[in-house]
Amino acid sequence: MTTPTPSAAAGPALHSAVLDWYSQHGRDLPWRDPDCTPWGIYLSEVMSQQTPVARVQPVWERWLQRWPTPAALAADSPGEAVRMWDGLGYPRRALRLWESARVMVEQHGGQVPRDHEDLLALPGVGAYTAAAVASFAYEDPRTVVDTNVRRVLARTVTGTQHAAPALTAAEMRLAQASMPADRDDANAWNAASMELGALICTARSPKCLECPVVHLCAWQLAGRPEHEGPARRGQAWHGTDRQVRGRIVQLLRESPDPVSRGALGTAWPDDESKLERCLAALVDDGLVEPRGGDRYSLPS
DNA sequence: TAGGCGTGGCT
DNA sequence: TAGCCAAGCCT
Repeated sequence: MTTPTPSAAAGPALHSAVLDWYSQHGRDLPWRDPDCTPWGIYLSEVMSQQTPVARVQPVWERWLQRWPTPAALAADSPGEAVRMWDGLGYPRRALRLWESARVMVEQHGGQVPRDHEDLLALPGVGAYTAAAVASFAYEDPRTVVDTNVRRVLARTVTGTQHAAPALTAAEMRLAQASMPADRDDANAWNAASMELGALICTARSPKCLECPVVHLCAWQLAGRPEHEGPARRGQAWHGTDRQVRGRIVQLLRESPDPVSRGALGTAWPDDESKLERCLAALVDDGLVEPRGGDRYSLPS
């Protein structure tokens, strides 16, 4: 089966403009420090999945201070990882981080693996994170495709306001075809195109007046056409299982000791069956551990 | 492959 | 104000 080549891709002019912009305007994030370890970079990538940088940074500092290596984290309890996760959201990421630290100790000599396939095999690591760690920690220029890159390419190359709701094969091919040939440029492009999407080419109100590539942006040249097709539906929140789960885990995070079933009931007083279902699901997920005596805690 | 999975800041 | 949105992953 043949894979069609994209009719257009980011070229040298786009590359150099974005790379120049990044060298001047890229944020001075601690995990971009040349002395940052692969473990520090790995932590930053997982924490940043669906969570803004501003909230990640203080938690990242605390994690790295307490657990400077994969072995240090693996030697602690998964519950402590969930507790230290604080309010970053999606606490299963903390659990998978702990599990992946154990895999690093048992299978990779206590190091973040270099090999792309080994990275992809870690729990909680998908296509984006594997490529990002390979590129940013080990200068292995994999194609990094996150929501920022997708939006930047959708606008500058494809000429549409938004990328598709979910990553498509065509987008992946476009991103691969858009990588600079030079290895160092490719790694810098991965960071720079993400950064442009995060700071300038934003989803809601893009700062086109400040954009370094506004003069060659396909969406701009087409007159900034409005998004066509069905409106993207946001996630429901109030009254969902996720809200209830969040409250239960928050109660357990804030308590140094196991919490009684009765006390957990305050997480959702109006619907006992919903609370019971969410608690059971959390236990099933490994985020909550029954301790006997009708008490519960984070996993030990 | 569409939907579940947290949290909080911004407009 | 009430959505919208944020460096995704997993099933």
